[in-house]
Amino acid sequence: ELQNLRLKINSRERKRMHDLNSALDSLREVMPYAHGPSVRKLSKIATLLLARNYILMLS
DNA sequence: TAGGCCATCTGGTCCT
DNA sequence: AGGACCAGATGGCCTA
Repeated sequence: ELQNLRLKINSRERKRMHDLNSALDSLREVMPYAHGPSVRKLSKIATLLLARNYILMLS
């Protein structure tokens, strides 16, 4: 029972992180850098830092 | 092999 | 009470 609760909580947290990651993916899609199947995508931190710089550029 | 990045689990805290 | 959010710990994978 308590085991089941734990599994439920873990599963929710997993979903939350997946949602976060897909938001990050959608951010990558509009970032000004080379996409493509051949190049590896930006890391999370790199995405955020690049996004920040980009916003700064725009202002 | 060390360092960077990541996914997952977990317990704590805050919100509904 | 139950869910959302958060941060720390841990272990796997990959690259210089």
